[in-house]
Amino acid sequence: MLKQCVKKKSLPQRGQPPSTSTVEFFRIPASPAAPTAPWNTRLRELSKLSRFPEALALYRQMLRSGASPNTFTFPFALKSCGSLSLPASGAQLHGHVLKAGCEAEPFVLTSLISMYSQCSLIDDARKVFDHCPQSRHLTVCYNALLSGYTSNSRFSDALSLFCRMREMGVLVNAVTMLGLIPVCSLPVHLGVGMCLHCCSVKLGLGCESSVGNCLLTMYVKCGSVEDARVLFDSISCKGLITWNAMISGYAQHGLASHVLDLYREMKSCGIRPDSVTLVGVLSSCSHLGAYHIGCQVERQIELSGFNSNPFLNNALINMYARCGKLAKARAVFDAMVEKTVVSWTAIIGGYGMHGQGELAVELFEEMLQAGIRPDGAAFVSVLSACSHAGLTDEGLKYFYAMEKKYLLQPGPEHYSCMVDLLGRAGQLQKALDLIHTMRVRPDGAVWGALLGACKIHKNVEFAELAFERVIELEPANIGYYVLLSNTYNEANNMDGILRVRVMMRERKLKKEPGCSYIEHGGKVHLFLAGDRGHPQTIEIYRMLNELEDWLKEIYNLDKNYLERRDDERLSGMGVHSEKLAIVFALLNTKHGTEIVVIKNLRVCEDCHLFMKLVSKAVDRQFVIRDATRFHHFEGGVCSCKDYW
DNA sequence: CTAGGGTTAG
Repeated sequence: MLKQCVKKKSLPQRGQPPSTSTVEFFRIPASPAAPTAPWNTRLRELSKLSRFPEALALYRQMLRSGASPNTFTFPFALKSCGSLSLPASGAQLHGHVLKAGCEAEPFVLTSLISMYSQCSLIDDARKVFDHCPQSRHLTVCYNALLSGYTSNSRFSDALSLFCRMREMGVLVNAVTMLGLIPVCSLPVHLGVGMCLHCCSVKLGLGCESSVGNCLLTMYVKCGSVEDARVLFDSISCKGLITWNAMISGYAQHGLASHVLDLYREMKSCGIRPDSVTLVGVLSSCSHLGAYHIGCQVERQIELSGFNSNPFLNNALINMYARCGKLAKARAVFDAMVEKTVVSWTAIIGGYGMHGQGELAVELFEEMLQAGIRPDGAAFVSVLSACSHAGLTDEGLKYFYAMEKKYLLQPGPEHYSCMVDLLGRAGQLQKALDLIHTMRVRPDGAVWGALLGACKIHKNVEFAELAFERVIELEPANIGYYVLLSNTYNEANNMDGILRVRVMMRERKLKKEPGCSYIEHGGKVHLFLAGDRGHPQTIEIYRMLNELEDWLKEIYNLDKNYLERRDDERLSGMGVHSEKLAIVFALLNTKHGTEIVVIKNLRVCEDCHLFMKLVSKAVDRQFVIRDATRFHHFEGGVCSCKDYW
């Protein structure tokens, strides 16, 4: 019944005018004198507001009304087709352009070129360009085609067009460079990117702030953060976007403490951060576990009225989750009006990393119910949640559904989750079989996951096999040598341990230094083992010695602890970073406040003992958090529900 | 034609 109604309404009889009242209402008398200008004005407005579907509807209405589109109509209609990626409508519009005879108008010409580029029909864009002799002399046409090549990742075409442009003596402006520079956003293209940098300077465009910002981002995307920083320092008039580009650049490369330093510097220069700045800062807080700075940022978000920005809310969910505040993460998530797949991924990942696999799975199902299509990242978060919580069957179910139901090709990151899942469940052979069925080449993480499982289950045979593979792919990754060595240790295989040591020495690999840090006064204070760089170094070491002497007396510290302590000092390794951070906190925080120390690697037993005794002796609460694994050690006991 | 942004294991 419903079907019939719909059919009757939407399909008017052939040859008869549509009978809906809206069309009649807007109808303009069909005569050659029907004015075009009012339509154009409205069309331009809608296009400027990015209301493209409405703009196209208006264009159709305009045609029906009998008004004829002109030079000032087509650009906005074409832009709408391009933005919505509607190649068929775009081609139809092209027909209208030809009929109206305004293909040679520069504004129309560039709009046609960019429409085809946005619809991924870059060759059609080129045809338009070649077909019109006008375009050979117009900077805007080259610019349109250049940015078309860039957005369709046609590296060499973009460059040869640029060369041709220069040969023809066409004026190169800032927009040309902005269209061209982003083709060099892969490390392999860094050399060309540097040439473009020189080129910009030679052409007198080096002082254009937009070009500078664009180059800065190019260096970041090429993985050359140092070069980006050099450029950043050389820019004399840094605008908000310049600061944001550098801050996001550091954030994307995980240089979280650099982000926080730069953020402070930016504020002290009197630049007001906007939502883009805060996204970068929040993501760095997540990486560091810098909860208090994260909270400050949230207040700033409220003050600035950015509460409903989805990028910021997603970053907030992640920050709270990684700082162990799941309830807060959930509150932000629940308050979001428009939850994207990224929001769901963040909250699912949050529950997953804290061992709450059942909740993560429930949320994933809720997401599906809400009609959100999961992407590759969403599957990574649910699969890893399953593996941490021991939900082997659920994990397998999702892995198969991913390919069969959602038609997503699993990448190496999904396989490494699955190997982890099977491996933790003790099914090492199945995990190995799965690796052999992979259609993509397994990466280090896949073999690494198998190696990790071998350590849990003390399986030397499989561990040696996995190690051999993983080391081909990542020969300098110390973590894998340590894992193999630990596996031998669990199996009481001393020969194995020695072999790993020899291997590490031959390859000149040293265990990476641990570091610990503490948030204090809106700053992150970082300590390496034996660090002497902190301004309070002298006080810290003096107090540490006093403390240890005192602990020795009142608690009878065991001999081994003291021997190891002297060892660490004499061998040049230096005092463990946890101790430095703990003493720093004692010196600088009020009695009664909890001290949160964050560690990048596992906390050693002696430091645990030290913390426990200090906690008792001076009556202070400590939490040591492992920032890489989200283990929560409270009072020396691992409170994490995960069964790592 | 036009510079900066969120989620993902080990």
